[in-house]
Formats: sequence, structure tokens, C-alpha cells
Amino acid sequence: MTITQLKYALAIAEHKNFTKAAEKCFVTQPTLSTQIQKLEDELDVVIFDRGKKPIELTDVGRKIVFQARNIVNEAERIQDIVDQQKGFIGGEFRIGIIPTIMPTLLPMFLKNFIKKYPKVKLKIEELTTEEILTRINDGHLDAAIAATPLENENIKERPLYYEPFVAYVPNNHRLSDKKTIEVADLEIEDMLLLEDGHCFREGVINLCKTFKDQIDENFQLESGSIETLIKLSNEGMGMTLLPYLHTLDIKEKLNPNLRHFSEPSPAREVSIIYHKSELKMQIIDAMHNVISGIIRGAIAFSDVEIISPLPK
Amino acid sequence: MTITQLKYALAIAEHKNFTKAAEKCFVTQPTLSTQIQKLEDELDVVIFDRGKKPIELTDVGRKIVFQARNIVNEAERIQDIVDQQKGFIGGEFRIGIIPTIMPTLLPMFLKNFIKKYPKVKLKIEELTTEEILTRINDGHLDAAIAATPLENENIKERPLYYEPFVAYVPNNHRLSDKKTIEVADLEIEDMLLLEDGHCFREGVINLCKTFKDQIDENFQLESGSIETLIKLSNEGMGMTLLPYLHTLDIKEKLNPNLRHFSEPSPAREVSIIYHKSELKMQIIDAMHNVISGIIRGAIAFSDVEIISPLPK
DNA sequence: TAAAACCATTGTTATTATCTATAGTAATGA
DNA sequence: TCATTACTATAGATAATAACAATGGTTTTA
Repeated sequence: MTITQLKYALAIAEHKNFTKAAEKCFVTQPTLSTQIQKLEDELDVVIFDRGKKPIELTDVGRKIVFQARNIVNEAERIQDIVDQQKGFIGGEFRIGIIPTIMPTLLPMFLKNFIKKYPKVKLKIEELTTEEILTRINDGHLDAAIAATPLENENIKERPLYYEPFVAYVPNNHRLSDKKTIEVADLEIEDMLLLEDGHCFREGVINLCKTFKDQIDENFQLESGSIETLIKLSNEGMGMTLLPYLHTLDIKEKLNPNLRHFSEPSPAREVSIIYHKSELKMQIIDAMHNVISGIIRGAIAFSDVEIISPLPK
Repeated sequence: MTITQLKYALAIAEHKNFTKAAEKCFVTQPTLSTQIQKLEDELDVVIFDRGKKPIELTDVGRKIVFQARNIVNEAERIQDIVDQQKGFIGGEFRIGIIPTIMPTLLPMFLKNFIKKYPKVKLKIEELTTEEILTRINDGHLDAAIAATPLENENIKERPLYYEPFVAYVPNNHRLSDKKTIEVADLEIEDMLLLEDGHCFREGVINLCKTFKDQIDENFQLESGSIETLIKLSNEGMGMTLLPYLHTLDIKEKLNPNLRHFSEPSPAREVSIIYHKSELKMQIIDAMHNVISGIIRGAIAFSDVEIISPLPK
């Protein structure tokens, strides 16, 4: 049994197809066929049910592939150890970012990061929290930036910053006259929300302290982007809440519509998260340092109350 | 990097000697030399400092070998998974047993076990608890039978039975007239103890609720075997405590010297222990079942109080 | 029913793990 | 100081094998 064979098995399990898996492994399809056969012969079990289309794993096959994932992960950590020893920070690094963080945070740190660590090949994807959790667990992502705490036992979190919620109150709204607002002022009924699947939506709902089934789904206006929320609000459809960093690039003429909360301001915790196996920790450390260094200049709130991003 | 190379590295790290390691791996010494060189070249680090005699690990080498241990362990679990699937119980199984359990428990279950599981090649060693912990951690033992709880985070415990302490009181002793005795009756001063290193000794000391530094080391008579303790006791050197199973094969004429404790009787917890990685769990399960099946007929105490085997 | 998609097989080649034999290098003892 | 011992490294040969190109045999799809 070799590590190479296990990698082949993982690729086939992932793509359910010898030919595609062979491409990903940069070998020809017969190579995979023979190597997998050798592995099956040695262990004297059938791992893949080639009868079904697409290919399926047998019951033992599933367990073996799961264990193969562990072995390959552990094996990759050897290179990790060497890199750490040499102080080398480089290689491919796949990171996911949730939609409500991506557009504001990425431009702030990306240039700095690739300048400071030119040998890291970043692959950045915009993904929902749910997608991120799946992909960190199956090894397709090395890390992610998301709202926390997530209470997932396979995933570790390292807070980057606390981002206050800021209210956007359109003209002639019942709260227009207030300079700062209170959580108690919020009414879920006139609150514009993001679509389902955004954890920022969950944060807002949690903040409003309304039971989910109390929300009249028909009446709620929902949108996929925060930009749209602001426009809807300006049309008089209600008020909305924004993450603080989003308020920094709102046009000046709209600034008068912003209302900060009185302290302790409700905020979301934004963390860099990664698998508990702690692969590629040097790069995660590096990214953590760059981001928290940059954010120190942008957010300076002394007293916040963390709102959970999870549905109740 | 191959699993074979990692196994070679582990063997060298263990024996601090290429030639011996090669023998253990059933290959020639040049094979190890070249494979380790290949590994070092690929990772571009030096793992072994061949300048020193005996060979030493470099700093990175130590980390790499540690990780190699993980990888090889995880790799061996593949065979484990296959065995489990097939219901196969066999292969080499190395087990350690502490001296105060070995002579009484082993004869009770060994025949049954090898009859029921003839394909398991048992390698049994008598070892102290301390030696057992080391060897389970470095992978030289698959499991062990010892007094618990041990409070070791790398090791899992599965209780087999609770073995009461029984007092052995010589003729004309101050406790001779009592039919059952109490913990409060015990005095560390006239108690014969096993030598240092036996956890049964620690259990007795814990039971006597005496601080260790109160024991007058010069005055204490200590012995390496329970048989000797009994003889010393018969010579009038004091009383002693025995594990229950030891009292079963005491000659009948000495039986009148035995005193059971009033319930809840102090007892030691005897467990089968193994590394948290849970390798070879089928065999561990099998052994657990055989032993607890046999012991059910031999020990039937309703109410016991567990005494820790660890020094205070 | 032909074409496409896909895995297995065959025979060949390039790679490589291992072997034997031997050289090189310290430490040890007479 | 010179054998001797106890090592590891190197060289060259060989056997094992991973990968390839070409092809055959299925099953699915159009």
C-alpha cells in the first residue's frame, strides 16, 4: 500500500470516474485502474463498485477512503513541518470567504498579503458558511473567513475582529430623528433582510430577538446583496442593518442615513477558521497577522456584544 | 515520500543504528541508507545526525519522526478496517500485564482465548504500569492490563473487573480476632508492602490514608512478590494486603489468616487499556469479552470502593 | 444502431527499490 | 601507531513495478 495509491483512491471517490480522476492526478487512466486493482488485491476487498454509473463506493470502500483521507492529510503535514522549520511561507492556499465579508475585507488586505508573501498562491472563493464548512471538512479549503462562533467540533476559530452592526434608516422613517439607536428600537417587521443562506441575515434575526416563525415571510422583502438592501430602503421599503465595514464605502450623500448603536454595540465576530488538523498553520498565522494588523486601523470599538450567526 | 521510507525512519530513530534498523525491517543496510537519503533529499532537510554516535535526531528530524509515527499508525488502520469488515480476528497482538495481575489472571483466560481466537499471535510481557504507558505510546504494545484509573490523556481504559483487597493477618496479630476488618483498622506501620514501582503498593498506601513522607522507609519491609509478603507475614513481620484473586490459590491451611473488608470493600479497578488511536480494536474487544466472561464467575462483590493506583 | 463514454487488459518502457560487494570513517585497544 | 571493530555511504547489477500507448469490451446516450 502506498500513499500514491491512496491519493488515487481519493481522486476516484471524489470524481466518481476513473478518467477524470486520472487527469487530476496527472497520470493516464490505465495507471489508476491497475493501481486501484493492486490496492484492492492487497487488502482483498472491493473498494469501488464499477457496476454502477456513476461509480459508487462499497461499504468498506467508504471506510477505507475516509481513512485514506486521514493518512494523506497526515502525510502532507510532513511538508508542513519542513516548511515551518525553514520559515517558508508558500504553496497553494485555498480560502473561502462569506459574501457579506468578501467585498469589503478582501480589497483591504489582498494587496498587502501577496506583497508580503509572494510565494503563496491564493485561491479565493466566495461561499456561504454552510459550503465553507463542508469544504474545510473534505479538504477542499485550507481556511475560510466567516462569522463565528460556529460550534463545529472539527473546525477551529481564530477571531480577526469584531464588526459592529450599523443601522441604515431611510428618510422619514420613525427612527430618523434619533442620533444613536438601541437594539430595543428594532422591529423585525420593517427590517429588510438578506436572502436565506446568508449568516448575516441570521445575525440580524437573532438581534431582533424575534422567533423565526413570527416572521411573516410573505411580507418580508429579501435581497441577495447589501447594495440592493440600501436601494430598497431608500425606496421606503423599511430600514436595514449593515456590517460596519460596508458603511465605509457608502457614498457621502447617504451618510446621514446611518445610525450607530449605543454601546455595547451589537457586532459580529469575524474569524479565520480552519480544520482542527491545523494544516498549513504558518500561512493561516500569516494571514491572521496581516488582516488583524490592517483592521486595527479601521475598526476601533471598545464595547461590543457578539451576536451569533447561527439560526436559533 | 513513501510509507516504507517513513517506516525505515522510525526504525532508525528507535535503534539509533542503521544496521540494526535494517535487520528489523528485513532489508539490507544500504537500502535504508539510500531510502533515508532520498527522503532527506525530497524534503531537503537532514533528519538524522550521523556525526554523533549513537546517531541522533535533528530538531526537524524529531518532528518528522513523530509525524511519521502518526502516518504509519493511520496507515495500519486500513488493514484494521478490512479485518473488521471480514470479522477476522488475528495477527500479532502484543499485550503487557502488571506483575500483581499476571500470575492470577493469565492462567484463567489464556487457554480460552487462544482456543477461541487461534489466529491471534499473542506476545505477553510482564511490565510495570510505567513501562506499559511508555510502550503503548511508542507503539510497542497494542494493549495492556493494569490497575486504573491512570488519568493519561493518550490512553483509553475499559474496566474488566473490580478486585477487592483482602487482608492477610498472621497469627497472634492485634487484628486476629476480628472476622471482617475495616479500613480504619489499618496501620501503615505494620503493613508489609511490595517494592517501589508496583502500583498495588501505591493502592495500599492510598488506602491507609497516610502521607507518603510519614512512612519510615528504614523500618518498612518490602518485597518483590506477593508470595514473599505472605511468608514474611507468617514470620510475624506484620500484616499485608492481597488482591482478591491471589487469595484463591492460597493453601487451605493458611486460609484462616484471610480477612475480608466490610462492604463497601476497597478494591482496585482492573482494566484493559490501549492507545486512543484504537488500533486493533477487534482483538481488544475479543479479549475484553473473554476476560469479563471468565471473571464473572470468580468475583461477585456488590459494593466496592475504588482505590487509585497512582501515587498521591 | 451508431457513437460516445468509460473501465480493463496487454505489452513495453522507464523508474526505482533492493541486493551484493566494497569503500570510507570514525572510535577502541594493543 | 597500527590493526581491529563498528559503523554508514557508494557503486554497479538486478529484479520489481509504476506508468505509458494502444486496444478491447462494456454500457450509456443520442
